Amino acid sequence: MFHFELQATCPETGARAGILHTAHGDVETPVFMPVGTQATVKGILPRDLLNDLDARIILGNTYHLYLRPGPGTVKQLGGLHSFMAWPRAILTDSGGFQVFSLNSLRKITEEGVLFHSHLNGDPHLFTPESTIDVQMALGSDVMMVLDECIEHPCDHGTACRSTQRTVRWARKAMAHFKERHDDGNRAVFPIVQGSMYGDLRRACAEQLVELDARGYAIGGLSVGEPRPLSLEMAEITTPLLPRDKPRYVMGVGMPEELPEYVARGVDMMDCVLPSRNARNGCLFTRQGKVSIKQNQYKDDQRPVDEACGCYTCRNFSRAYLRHLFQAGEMTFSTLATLHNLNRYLDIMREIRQAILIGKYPEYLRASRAGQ
RNA sequence: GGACAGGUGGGUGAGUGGUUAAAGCCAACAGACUGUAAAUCUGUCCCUCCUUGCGAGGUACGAAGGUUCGAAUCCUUCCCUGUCCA
Repeated sequence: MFHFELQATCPETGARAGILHTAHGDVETPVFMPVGTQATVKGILPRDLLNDLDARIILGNTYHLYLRPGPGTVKQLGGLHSFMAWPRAILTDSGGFQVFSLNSLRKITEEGVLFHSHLNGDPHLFTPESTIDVQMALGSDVMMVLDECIEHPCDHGTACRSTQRTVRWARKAMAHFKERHDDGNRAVFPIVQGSMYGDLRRACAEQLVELDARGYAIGGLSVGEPRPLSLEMAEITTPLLPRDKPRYVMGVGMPEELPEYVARGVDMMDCVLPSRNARNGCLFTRQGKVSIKQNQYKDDQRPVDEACGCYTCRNFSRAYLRHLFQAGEMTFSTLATLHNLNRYLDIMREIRQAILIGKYPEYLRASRAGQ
């Protein structure tokens, strides 16, 4: 049975520690979920994700996998877990974010999103119901409702209409799921939208809570707004969400932002930053960002992060990593991604530990002081 | 020795009389990246100066001369490289 077990709550901040029980294993929260859009976390093997990083849950994307290879193919091959050899939990995004990022290729109607494939221009329609069907075919453990990720800035009226549609879509998706698919082993998360308007966020959250979902997401953040505003939106939303359900902020954040979201009652996060920035030569360390391509690392014998225990830091110098980057070697991407994801997961493990032993306020203060 | 072809900024390689300090690509250097249309994208990339501007000078297309108002582009000589023939 899919359920969330709340283990500890920080009395001072809103931070919580818990366990998300899924059909594909337990996920200790707060958790960071590596993004594996096309049934692979770019640059890294599932084996390393499993053994080296001990990731418990990763993301897949409905939009991408629907277009290629297609849900039928994935289902025929035993579902996403079997297809990509990932035995642990998988959360699938609905394609709502692509509605936002592929805005030149789509048209939104009440029925759903009419869009053209970025691969070959073929027209497709995503509806709240169809995206659930696709995610079921993929075999997802945590499915996301189809939502509209609103661009920023957005006027109140437009944001309001869009958010109301997202709520209607969430109702349809949930109803469809309960009617056709729900066996208690997986979850569908509605997504709170509302742009940067507190009243819209609140109204949206309140309406979505009525759906009695197994978890809730906060979407539409980190779309170009100032950082403090993102946190503010999370902060006004989480108290309205059920205490006993996991809360997932979609698409965040920088390493130093993770503790901030947790302090506001967030249990789950995902972001492409650790993997994408890794490929682009940006490595996250306890001392901040290291742009490994810089000339200053040319002869640097030190590991990327002296305090890091990852395979990359245990075995390779900055000079070597820089060399691989400059040479365009794909091994660089692998080593860099391994390190960055390890950094993110380490942060989350530290956070969780701090909450469990009742020291989260201290952890948060130290984290802020380190910036 | 002879016949062709050719020598352009770190590398390639456009450019055959005038918005050319010289396209594009690569390298180098710096920056960006937040539910991944990303192994991507942006900027800088001869020197000096400043009031940092589609600014002002100075150098520059193998070398030296020449033609011309004006030459990387045309002419002469020289040097060098490649291919072929002796």
